[in-house]
Amino acid sequence: MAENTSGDESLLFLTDEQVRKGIEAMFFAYRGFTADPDRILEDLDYGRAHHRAIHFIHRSPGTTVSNLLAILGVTKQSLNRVLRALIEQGLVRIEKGRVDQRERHLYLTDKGSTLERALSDAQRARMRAAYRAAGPQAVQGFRAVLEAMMDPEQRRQYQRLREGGP
Amino acid sequence: MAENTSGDESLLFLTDEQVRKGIEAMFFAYRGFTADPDRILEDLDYGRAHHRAIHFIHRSPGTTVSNLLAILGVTKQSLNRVLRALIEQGLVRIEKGRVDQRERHLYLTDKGSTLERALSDAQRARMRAAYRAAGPQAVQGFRAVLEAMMDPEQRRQYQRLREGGP
DNA sequence: TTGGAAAGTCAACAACGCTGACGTAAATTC
DNA sequence: GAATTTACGTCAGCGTTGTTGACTTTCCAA
Repeated sequence: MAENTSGDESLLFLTDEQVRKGIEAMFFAYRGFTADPDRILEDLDYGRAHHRAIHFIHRSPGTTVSNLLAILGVTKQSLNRVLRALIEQGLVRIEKGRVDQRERHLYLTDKGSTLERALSDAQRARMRAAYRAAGPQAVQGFRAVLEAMMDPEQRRQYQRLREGGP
Repeated sequence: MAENTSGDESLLFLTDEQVRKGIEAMFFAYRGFTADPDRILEDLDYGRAHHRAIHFIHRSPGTTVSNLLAILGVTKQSLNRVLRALIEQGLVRIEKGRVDQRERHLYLTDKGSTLERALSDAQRARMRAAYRAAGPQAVQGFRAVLEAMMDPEQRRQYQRLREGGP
């Protein structure tokens, strides 16, 4: 890890090669990031799409289908296929909107919550270990760069979720 | 790495919710990370798999098929489909090994290099902007956390690339 | 009451993963 | 020199997850 430099020049003189390493780090790290949940899901015949739906329903209980569509950035046909499987298998339940009855509000069932817990325990364990290995300052930098890397619309979604905590 | 102890509570007291935000940041940022190359590839009827192959062939000219398999972590059938398209369309050329003639060494053609340049210019521009927005210290933290998040095998691959060659 | 938003569905398709089986050429081992 | 292993290519088939397009049902709101 030793090819830099004394201090702040590292920003001004970031070579293409150095930036490229950041790109490769994203590529390899994302594989690690998804590896543990993937192993759990495999046994249950679910995939990442199911994981993402479960994650964000857990995160925002009662969210609507269209809200979930906006967060996940997929088509409703694609989401619907996933959601149907989760509902049929009793992980997610639906509640018709009381104010606007066209809307479907989504909730995890107990069974769904159990899976969510297993998935996020695994993923958080790795994230936590990485944080610990890298140190507290690194964590802030990590989040700052990721946030800056998002599209404005994605950042908006992200920050909406963030509200309610540091 | 800066493992400073004067702010360590932030590590010790990281709540599940705080770690979860890191997870969501990865999710949203990865979308941004791939968005620009995806737009370019779309017009050319290529996908991310082609991008990855092109990236690593550029990175390690003359690399073999089996080396590329190890880096990308896919099956040879999957890689072969991608590679065949790239060769047919004149972006990649193959050279039989001179020492070991079973090996196929892979190189970008001029046409391939042109596309590689376009793709990585786009991706680097975003990465560079994120770095600039987040600041030099953040960049180090970003890389440190990502590296710690990788599987050991992935980290090995990553570090082999960092050392300036195959 | 009618226009349009929200949700759901059917059909078809593409990218890109996977497994399994088989073939060929070259290197290595016995 | 024969047998085995390695590196690569290919055929066939399948699953997940994304896409468009077209259509219906339900329901709010003007």
